[in-house]
Amino acid sequence: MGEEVKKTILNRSITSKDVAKLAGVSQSTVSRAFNSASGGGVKKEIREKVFQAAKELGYRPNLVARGMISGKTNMIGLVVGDNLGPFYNRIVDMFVEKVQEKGKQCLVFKIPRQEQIAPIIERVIQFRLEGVIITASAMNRVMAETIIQNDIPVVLFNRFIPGIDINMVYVDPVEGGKLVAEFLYQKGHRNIGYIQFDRETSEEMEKKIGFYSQLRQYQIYNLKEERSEYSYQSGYEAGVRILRSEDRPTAIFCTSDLVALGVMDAAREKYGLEIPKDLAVVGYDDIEMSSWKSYQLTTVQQPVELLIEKSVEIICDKIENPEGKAVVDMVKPQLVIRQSV
Amino acid sequence: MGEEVKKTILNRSITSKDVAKLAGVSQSTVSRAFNSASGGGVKKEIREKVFQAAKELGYRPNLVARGMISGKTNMIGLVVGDNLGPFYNRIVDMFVEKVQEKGKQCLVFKIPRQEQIAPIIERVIQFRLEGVIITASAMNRVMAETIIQNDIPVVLFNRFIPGIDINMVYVDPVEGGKLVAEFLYQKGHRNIGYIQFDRETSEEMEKKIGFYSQLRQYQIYNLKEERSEYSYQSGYEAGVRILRSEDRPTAIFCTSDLVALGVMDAAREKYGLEIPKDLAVVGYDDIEMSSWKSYQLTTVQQPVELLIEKSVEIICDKIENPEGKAVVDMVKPQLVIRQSV
DNA sequence: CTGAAAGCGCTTACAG
DNA sequence: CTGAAAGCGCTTACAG
Repeated sequence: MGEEVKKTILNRSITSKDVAKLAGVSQSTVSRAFNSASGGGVKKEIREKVFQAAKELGYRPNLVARGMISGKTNMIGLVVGDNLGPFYNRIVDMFVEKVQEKGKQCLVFKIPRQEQIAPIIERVIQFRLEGVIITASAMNRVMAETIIQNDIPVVLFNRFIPGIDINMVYVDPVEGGKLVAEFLYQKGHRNIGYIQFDRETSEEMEKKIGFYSQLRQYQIYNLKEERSEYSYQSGYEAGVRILRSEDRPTAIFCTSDLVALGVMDAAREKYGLEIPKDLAVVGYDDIEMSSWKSYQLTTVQQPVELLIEKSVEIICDKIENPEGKAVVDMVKPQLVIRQSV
Repeated sequence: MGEEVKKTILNRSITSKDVAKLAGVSQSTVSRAFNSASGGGVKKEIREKVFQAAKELGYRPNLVARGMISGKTNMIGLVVGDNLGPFYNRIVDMFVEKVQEKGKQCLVFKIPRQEQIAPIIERVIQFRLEGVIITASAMNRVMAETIIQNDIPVVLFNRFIPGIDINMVYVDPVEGGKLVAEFLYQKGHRNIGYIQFDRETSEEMEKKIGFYSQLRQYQIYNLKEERSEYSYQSGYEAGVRILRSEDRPTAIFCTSDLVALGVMDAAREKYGLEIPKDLAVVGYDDIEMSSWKSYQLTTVQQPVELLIEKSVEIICDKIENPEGKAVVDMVKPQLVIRQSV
């Protein structure tokens, strides 16, 4: 049975109409049977018949059509920036998983360079996503505002922007900086180096504010500064530069682990320093490599998984219930003490 | 002007109808104006008028509706497995970028465990993707076949399966294994260890075939074997085990860099061995960390970017032109010689 | 509980 | 070159 029906519709995909015909019910009923929400509205007996027919034909509801009519596309946009490195790469994977657990999928957008952002903003909106998560590395105020203007809920991931009505979930960088400053001071360090990113993001600024303000409390002012890109290699080079000086610092705080690992290797290879005996190093992010035996880097951990869960929770809430004020959720970072200090 | 129109449609998104009304043309014309393909069909003068009206209203074509009618959803599915590690995480990012360059976006699916694959297969099909790329870590024959049955082009990324009519792009693991065997033999090693994955994937088997067959040519048979999961920590432990024996191998081939790095650290820390003087180590994948100064790992490089470009190229071709035989593209791996041998 | 019908926002023959 | 109309595959009031 049904074999003839199957044949006649060979080269198109099976629709609810086909199922209706085979099951001997109306197309509306097929639709209802497949909607868990109103699915209760169909008599059990008939529902079974519909499912049987659907199975026979290999029918699957067309999510695009459903999205079209109901506005529920089941898709969340995830916008990432370039040069993610080990920290951000993990994030994409985790977001995909958490979003999928909510019965939705991630449509991923990448901003290779900030200049090319305009056409990508257009695309984000055109896909009629239910919500959009913008990660710090891709953050752009115009993008966030344009998306919101189109009535799409937005969550900024790991970026705080003051005076703007957008959902934000982030780890307090000021606190992170303070944590490191306090720790290094307590360990007796007075001659301290600081290696920050080339690009001055707000997160970067805030780490600095926290770090410097805390040290100021102890009358420590003159830090040796270096800049680095977000890479091991660039960290290595910055390490070589900062350690070249006569009055070499006894401790260095790097605003990312990747850079800190480069600095550690530079210290050991270029200057024969032992860590932590001759030099203490502290990083930021707690990437996987930091726990490796060769490094054992003391660092500031950002509770990434928690942050992602919160972001997904918030975006799903806002999809269900778009009204109400923006949520701003700040999480405290934590110091992970290993052997590098 | 147009301000009244804008107001009256406040709480819904702007459609081509709204633009048509403001521009004083038919909805068909608006549609045509926005279709680069048939866009030439609209007189320039009128097209300008349409664009002007669209701009004023903030109109953007609804890609979901377009996908519904034309079947072109502009979305490619990317299916990944669990426990990706540094090698696979990079891949997601690169795929997103390359696919985006083709004017499409990646909808990412994750298979956390193979047992839960069925509902995910359903979802992949329901989204009416234009094509699907299945990465090796998520590979499942039923999935590939089900998707193809639904007339969706599929490319298997870095996995070869014999006797099946599916597009495949992969790096020859047999060749990779041979490369390493030959290299170690030429460097004078006769007592060799081999650390493979716990899970026996086909890729894993083929590496082994290549490695062992090449060594057999030199009458080397009795290799010390260990197994490890895909992680640094697990590699470290496997390293501890394999080096414990009296007749310690002088060289170890690990089928992934992450494991090799763990082995190197185990050798140095647990047994005070110097690399490469006391022990040679070779890895597989050429992840970023392998080039770090602490490791300088000799390894087999898979031309990932090339592989991804080819995959995207093939899937786009097959979307345009679904007929024809499946493409099977095998790429040769390359040995990257650093300091660990 | 079920069916006939309208409609989501587009594309695309079909006329003119 | 342009418009009126059909239709993509669904959901969802509206009757019954």
